[in-house]
Amino acid sequence: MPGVGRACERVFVSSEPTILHADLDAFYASVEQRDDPSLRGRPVIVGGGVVLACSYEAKARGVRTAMGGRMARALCPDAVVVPPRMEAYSGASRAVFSVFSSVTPLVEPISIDEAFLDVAGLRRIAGSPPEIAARLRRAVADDVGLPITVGVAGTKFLAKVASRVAKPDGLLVVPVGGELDFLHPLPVEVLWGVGEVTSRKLHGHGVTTVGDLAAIGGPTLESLLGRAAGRHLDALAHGRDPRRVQVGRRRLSVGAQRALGRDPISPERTDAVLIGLVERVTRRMRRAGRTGRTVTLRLRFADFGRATRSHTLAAATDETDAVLAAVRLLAAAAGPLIAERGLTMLGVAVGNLDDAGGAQLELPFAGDAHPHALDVAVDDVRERYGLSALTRATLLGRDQGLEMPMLPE
DNA sequence: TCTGGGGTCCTAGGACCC
DNA sequence: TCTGGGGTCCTAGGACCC
Repeated sequence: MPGVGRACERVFVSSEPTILHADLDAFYASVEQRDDPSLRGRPVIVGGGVVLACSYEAKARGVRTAMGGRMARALCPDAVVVPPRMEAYSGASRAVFSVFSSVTPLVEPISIDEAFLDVAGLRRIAGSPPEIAARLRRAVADDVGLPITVGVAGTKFLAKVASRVAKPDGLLVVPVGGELDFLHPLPVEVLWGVGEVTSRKLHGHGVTTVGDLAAIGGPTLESLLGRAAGRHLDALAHGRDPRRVQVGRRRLSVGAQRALGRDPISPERTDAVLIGLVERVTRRMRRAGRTGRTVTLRLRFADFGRATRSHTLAAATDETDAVLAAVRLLAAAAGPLIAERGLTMLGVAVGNLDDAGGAQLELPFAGDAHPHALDVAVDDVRERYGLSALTRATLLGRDQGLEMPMLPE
């Protein structure tokens, strides 16, 4: 019965996990160990005042990202502390993303060291998703010299959890049908959207594992956490996550901030810092070809409280003077607040971003893709830009680069 | 141990318009 | 006369993520 085999094969193929979450291990610290062999095998901390990243040798001693430098050194006195080299990290990131793009055009960057890849439809030319994932890990190790962990699953969220569980330098596949067995024993903190506050609330209601959370039900969760968060977590806990891998997502805001220390700060110095921040932000906007309308001033105070003040301009701009004028108005209005609470951080962000210089369509990739992957990408672009008439040919005729979110300069 | 810089998304009230 | 509902935009704050 030849038909039976074919049918079975089709079912298997359509239900295999095809989303990869690729996540570099201890990224900044791994770049440092790659570039300086004397650091290999030793605890490495990147950053001085706070820990920006640390090697697994340092993690084993209890050092964590965002920890104060003093505590980190207390936990791990023999750690090598190195200043961050952002240029080296962006270079390494670009090299890794170029490996990603050689695997599939359907790459969604999440941050400087992390991305989702959709490998559906690549079986005939590239093998099964686990094979692709294994090859991807080897390529990143061989070509860029960095360890990377890959999670493979049927949804983005599960792929992400899989990579987290498999770290460091691992590969984990969550088989279709085995999602809940994998997910339910894990602590609720693996869910995207459960941070400190939500975690405390959930623990207060006896919820410590994803399975516990799945059992209490959507309505209870919504009353506890609000509508959006409740629904979101209920869906994730049941393995439901319909989000597709999105190519060419654009940034929604551009910002810069600067810590000021705890000493009182003069109005002149405040203004000088604001000028510097606005220049940095608008320069990055011009380089990215973006303009924006909503200017936000972010403040942090000596008591660790925060405040924001924002103003929306009549027209989008990328000009330093226009943004600076708005920022100065906001800062003047916030003057009493600043005088009262003591300023320790200043930030400027521009949101409501538009494309500068007219409607330039951002297409996801050059036209050398596998046909099936291309169709998926065409659908994606159609949906996102509302272009029902867009065809593969249109897409193939265009050539442009992917704008990577959150890459430092 | 009190700490960096870059982001995203959600909520909620008020203004304003139809 | 003072009473409806719905939608969008703006502003501010909070939680969360890497």
